[in-house]
Amino acid sequence: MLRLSKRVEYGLMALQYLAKSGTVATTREISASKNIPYDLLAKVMQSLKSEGIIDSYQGVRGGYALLFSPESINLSRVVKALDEHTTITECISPSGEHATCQMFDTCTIKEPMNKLQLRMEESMGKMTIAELL
Amino acid sequence: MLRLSKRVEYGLMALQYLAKSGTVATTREISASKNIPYDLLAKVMQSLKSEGIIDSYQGVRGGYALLFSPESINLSRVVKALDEHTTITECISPSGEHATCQMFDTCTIKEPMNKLQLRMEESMGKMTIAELL
DNA sequence: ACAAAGTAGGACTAAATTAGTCGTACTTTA
DNA sequence: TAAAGTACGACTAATTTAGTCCTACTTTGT
Repeated sequence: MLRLSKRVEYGLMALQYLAKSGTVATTREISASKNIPYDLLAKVMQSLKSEGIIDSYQGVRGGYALLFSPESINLSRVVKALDEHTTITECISPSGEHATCQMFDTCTIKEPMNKLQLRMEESMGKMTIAELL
Repeated sequence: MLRLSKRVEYGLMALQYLAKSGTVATTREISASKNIPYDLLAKVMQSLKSEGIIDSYQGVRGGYALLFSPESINLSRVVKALDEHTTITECISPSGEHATCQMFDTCTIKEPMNKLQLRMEESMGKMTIAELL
């Protein structure tokens, strides 16, 4: 499967919304506008916040807003904030926890997969929220 | 999720094996050598065959062999042969069956996702089985 | 001729992942 | 102080992927 999760889809739509509005918008507002399940979007927004992509304002006039210009938020970062599995294979772990994969010893495609991973990340890294506008 | 399926992993390992051996190899042999569940690998091989990447020989001295040089088999093709979902999102369908996606109307990221899809495919298309050797 | 070693492939079960829901607590402004 | 927000953990449901089982067909060597 090479499909983006709904979390990422929703996140991108929300970021696009924030970029377009250029100001603070609430989860409720985005959810209604884009037809995204509220609870799910709420968590997505929280993840985007804890990754430092957006900022939150609580209270009655609260909501979320972009923390950077659309040009400086790339998709690779968004995916990393929202997806569980960011790596193409199990053996490619950012933190070096290779031991997880059962086939670590017999596997003979680790290095090429690593190379591919980098290229894919590069592809995503080159695209920014600005390109969604 | 941006993770390759086991089918693809196994398929790549098998293609690497075939490329290395340069001749006919059986599913049993590859399965044992790489520690891949036999039944699953068998289906992967069948898929690779029906996609025209490898050829099969039945009977007692049978097995599978590459149909092309390793340099001319790219990963994009392998993924397409082995994965259910080849597209980054539901709305990107090779055959134009957009109607599947519930959000088709409200969705505002279709075109950029299409662009991303093409770039990812390009990344995979540039890598060949020869790079696994 | 026939048995062994293969591929071919459908149907099914189990496991893992993702999507989505629910409930409750905390925060701020009008 | 109430309304409108964010924050977040726990849970359930749905979907997808992985893996297994079983039976049939094909070819080569003896």
